[in-house]
Amino acid sequence: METNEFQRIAKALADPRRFAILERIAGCKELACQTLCGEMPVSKATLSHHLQELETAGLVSIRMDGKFAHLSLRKDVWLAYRKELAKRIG
Amino acid sequence: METNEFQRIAKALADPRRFAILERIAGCKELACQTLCGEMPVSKATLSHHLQELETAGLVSIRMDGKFAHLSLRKDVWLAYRKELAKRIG
DNA sequence: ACATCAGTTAGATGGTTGTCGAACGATCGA
DNA sequence: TCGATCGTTCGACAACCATCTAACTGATGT
Repeated sequence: METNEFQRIAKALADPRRFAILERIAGCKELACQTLCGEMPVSKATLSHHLQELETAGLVSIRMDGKFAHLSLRKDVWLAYRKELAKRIG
Repeated sequence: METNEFQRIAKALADPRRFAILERIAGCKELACQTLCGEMPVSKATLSHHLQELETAGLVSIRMDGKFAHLSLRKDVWLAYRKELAKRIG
């Protein structure tokens, strides 16, 4: 895994709210963005921002269905990250 | 693992320099602070700050020998963190 | 006792970022 | 076509943070 991607993921995981979002997404196969909007106490703008961070980091993929967004965890990237942690630290 | 500790660790890992420091420490049983000082392109103050962050997060333990500090990875905490990642996300 | 060295603390600063409201673009139903 | 809804983008702001220099504390050797 490239150091750049690795660092972007580490940063993405560092914010509590963002991690909560990721955790929520990881909890099911695919999650409707609206559902998140209803559960997280943040504005649409902030949520959108966090989702883009997660997508840029490669952790989440966003599928657009008409005007609805559906989020899902990219498990391959996630596992690669965990593997890299083990490789670099122990 | 408590959420508080978990988040502190995540934050500690998010900064590239701090992660590099942790990586260096993890590379040997115990590392002299002076060695780090000689290898990392940061001031003593900054290094001290990062080490305190890592210690507060529980990732690193600092042993004082006279006026010399020796750093070591707390492997139990590290493994607990990796385990928690797997538990929370997958 | 004194100079020196290792690490900490204080204070300042510039950059990053999480957050919001508001304006916008796109899509859908009526 | 028109209004409503979903998500993005913009501009702004406050809080946080990595970093530095300088001053400090404590230990060591002479």
